[in-house]
Amino acid sequence: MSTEKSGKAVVDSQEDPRGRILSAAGREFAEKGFENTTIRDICTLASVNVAAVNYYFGEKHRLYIESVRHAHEERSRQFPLPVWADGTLPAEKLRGFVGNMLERMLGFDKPSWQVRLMLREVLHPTDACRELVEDYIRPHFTVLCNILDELTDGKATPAELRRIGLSICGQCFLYHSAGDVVGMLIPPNEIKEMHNPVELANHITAYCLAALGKRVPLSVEVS
Amino acid sequence: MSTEKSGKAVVDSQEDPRGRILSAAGREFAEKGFENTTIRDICTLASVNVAAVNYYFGEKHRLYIESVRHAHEERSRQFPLPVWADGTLPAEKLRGFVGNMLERMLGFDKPSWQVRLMLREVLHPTDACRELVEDYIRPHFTVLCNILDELTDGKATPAELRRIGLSICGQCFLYHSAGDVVGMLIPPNEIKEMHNPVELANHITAYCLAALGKRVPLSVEVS
DNA sequence: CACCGTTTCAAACGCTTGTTTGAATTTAAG
DNA sequence: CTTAAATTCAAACAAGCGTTTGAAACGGTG
Repeated sequence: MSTEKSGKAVVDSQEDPRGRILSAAGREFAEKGFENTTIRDICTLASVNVAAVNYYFGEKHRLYIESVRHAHEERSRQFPLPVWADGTLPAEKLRGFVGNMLERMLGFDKPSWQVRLMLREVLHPTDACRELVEDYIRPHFTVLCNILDELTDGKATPAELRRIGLSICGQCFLYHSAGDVVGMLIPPNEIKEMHNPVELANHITAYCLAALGKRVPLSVEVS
Repeated sequence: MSTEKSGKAVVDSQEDPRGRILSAAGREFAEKGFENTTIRDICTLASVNVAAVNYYFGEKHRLYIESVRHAHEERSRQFPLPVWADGTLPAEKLRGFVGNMLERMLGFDKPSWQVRLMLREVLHPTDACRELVEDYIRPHFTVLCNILDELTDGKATPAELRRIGLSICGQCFLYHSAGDVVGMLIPPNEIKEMHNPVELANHITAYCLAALGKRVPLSVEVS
């Protein structure tokens, strides 16, 4: 039995109060957004007094900014940019990249709070967004564009590569951010069979390869 | 000069107070979301007393549900499902459909408050979502799937058609919901040239046609 | 121990929120 | 006009919020 008093769950203890607040805040903001998260909730989760957040961070808004930064820093540290063995085919890299992105965005169970917080920031940008884009999103997006460059044998312009890259991101994005609506539009058994990172990655990759002429067209399915 | 008292703008008068509240609420909810919109703001915009919203709708949550319904009903009435002349090629229908969707989602200037409210509901579903999906989204999505069915000469299964349909929606969706981040990732001049409904519809349509083998691959651009 | 800067805490403050109230005003029918 | 229902209004209410306060508890140093 640990040291918490009430029935409420508590964030990983054995840590600095500042770190506990940052972690608790990240989880709460990821779950409920900035406005719907109360400092009292965060402090309960972190097992600290309400005044602690003002002591360490000054104000709620600053805490939010810091927790977004904390989220993508932690994420970058734990999961560095993907690399591949020298001989890997571009198509294989693409499938790997997309599968990876979908795993992060959908999770085999549920996305990590770090990813959910970052995606919330993408949907509703605040002051924390610019840094998130430069330090986390752009590097990943650049990797994707480089794969596409290889795939098209350097025949496409950077602008075209970016456009195709966005098309790929858009598809992943939909399944994350509009997942509930997708679940209403698609029959349940189809969801169960197809709606997992692996199957979706196969589809999105195939769609892209076919569009680039690196695979037979989609309407002629290969099994 | 009209009848408003303060400097605040007012929703189209010459209407039922109930209608004025519904319209004002829709605009405010679309702009700021449920939690960040205050009943007082709505009532100021509608030129009614704060008590009126409770008199007509009981509670804020009910007003929200009603205003989402109001939004998609109005939208369906003003812009019925698209239809095409008999001989129209499927590829032409697809371009028309995608262009139409992008115009609604991005707007030549800015999307209407009705669309913004609906897309907010897609991102963060509430009780109003199910009806929105069944009455508005599903009919449109079905039209898209039918076009794709024509395009593939009936060779694709319904599940495949839906998957491709979602891929198309996902791309449009990204430009709407993550527009700010896209704007940070892409060079400004590229945004200016390409980031409008017409150009994006061309790209998304071409991407799809190429993937289905109904057009030369994307990496071999046709000008 | 005595001292002092740092950290924690319960309590309260001031403000905004959704909602209610009870009286005033308008509307429509007899 | 009279009357009663429907509608509008200014004011208040209770609850929740972020933030502040001032004292208590802690921790290292001499």
